[in-house]
Formats: sequence, C-alpha cells, structure tokens
Amino acid sequence: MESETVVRALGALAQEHRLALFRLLVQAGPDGLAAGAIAEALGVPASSLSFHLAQLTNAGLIAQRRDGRSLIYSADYGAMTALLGFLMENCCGGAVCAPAAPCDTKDKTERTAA
Amino acid sequence: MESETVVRALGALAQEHRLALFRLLVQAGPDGLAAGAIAEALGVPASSLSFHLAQLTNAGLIAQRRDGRSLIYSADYGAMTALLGFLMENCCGGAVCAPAAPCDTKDKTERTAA
DNA sequence: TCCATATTTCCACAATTATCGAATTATGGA
DNA sequence: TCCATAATTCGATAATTGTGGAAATATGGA
Repeated sequence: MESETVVRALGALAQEHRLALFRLLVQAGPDGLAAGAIAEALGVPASSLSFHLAQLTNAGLIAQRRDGRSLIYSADYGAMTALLGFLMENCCGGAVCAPAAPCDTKDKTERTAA
Repeated sequence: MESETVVRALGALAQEHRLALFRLLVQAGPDGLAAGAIAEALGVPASSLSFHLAQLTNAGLIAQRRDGRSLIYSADYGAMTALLGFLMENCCGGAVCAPAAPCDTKDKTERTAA
C-alpha cells in the first residue's frame, strides 16, 4: 500500500463526522445506507454530508451505487483491511502489537480482502 | 478509547512528514531519536519538524525525554496498540479483518500495551 | 561568565479543510 | 411533460493546518 494512499485514508477518517459515518456504514454491512438515511442518523446537513462522503470515496474507503433516486454508500472492507495491514506492518515495530483477541476465529463471515 | 482521541491520533498520522516520522521512531525502537537526527533523516527544517513533533506528542503517539542538550523522541507503542484496537473493533464490522499473519507469534519482544 | 549547540517558540503567510444555503442535476411516477 | 424526491455541486466564508526564517530558551563545557 502506497504511503500516499495511507495518508489519504487516515485523513479521511480523522474527522469526527467522517469517523462516525464510516462506523455507521461498517455496522450497516454490505447493503449500505442511502445518503439521506446517513444525514438523518448523523444530524448533518445534506451538502455537508455530501462533502464528507466525497472525501471517504476519494480515499477509497467507501463505495457508491445508485438505487432509483437514492445513492447507496457502503464500507469497503478491503480498503480498511489494507490500511490496518499497513499500520500493523509499518507502525508497530515489526512485532505483533494488536491487542485483544484478534485471533479467536469468531465467525469471519466474508471479507476476503481486496 | 474516546472517539475524540482516535480522531486526533488519526489526524496526527494523516500527514506525509508525520507518518514518515512516526515510522522512523517505530523503527528506532524504545531508545528513540534526537530531534536533530530526525530533522536530518527527513530533510525537514527544524521549526517545521518541531511543529510536527508537537502534533504527534499532543496526540499521545510519541513521548519526549531530555538527554543533555538533546530532546529524544520515541514512539508510544501502547497508544498505537490502542488505536489499532479501536479500528479493529469499530471499523471492521465486528469480524476479524486483519490480513497477513497477525498471529504467528513471531517474537513479540516487549510491547505489553499501556 | 561566556560561548556553542540543540531545539522550541513566535510570527507572517500560503494552502487546505469544513460548513451550509441556494441552485442544479438525476430519477421515477402521474 | 410536469412535479416531487434524492442528492450533488457551487460559492462564499470561517477555521484549521503547514511552512520556515528569526528570535528566544535550555544545557553543557571552557
């Protein structure tokens, strides 16, 4: 993963509304949420939300698809996986630094990375 | 981990020079590096570097200590561990999303988290 | 005390980011 | 075609961030 890509992804998540937005989409799962539903959930004006959605999209962390009049946004798990991979490999001294049961093979449904 | 703390940590790493700086300190290990050595390694003017060091310190990602005339900076592995923990728990859909051998118990010298 | 070294703080300025109402674009239904 | 809905783009503005030279602060040695 390119360092520039990492900086953009980190920057996209380094904002209160966007971090909340991304977490919301992660919770929503692959089906995603319409922009309107997100705006209501976060209490952010439509135009402001649009700005943040663009940032996350530009960083490759979320995907957009159209369903009728609605634009549905969903989290890109592969991108997040890649970001975490970079941080673990480059920012943890090479040793395993992940805390709390990261290996108890809970369910690991899909998420085969990108 | 507070969401505000997460935003500040992400923001601190979301900048080319600072990401490089943090990686450099992680590589340097617990002994850390003097500000001057960092400035030379990154090719950044002293005053600019000082600004970035302050950002990372403020975000709690690095620690500072004095050794004679030098100020030594070192990575705070515990903070990074906490950040990764937050991201894995809150931004990966609850399932394990970490890629590549995160569990092969390579050496795990110290790093007992904070 | 005086000087050199190591680094930060101050300051001015450029660049980027965030906010949000109003206008615009896309889509579906009557 | 006309209207309502869903969302984006535009534009103006405020706020934050990044940059780097010059001045100030801290430390150690002669």
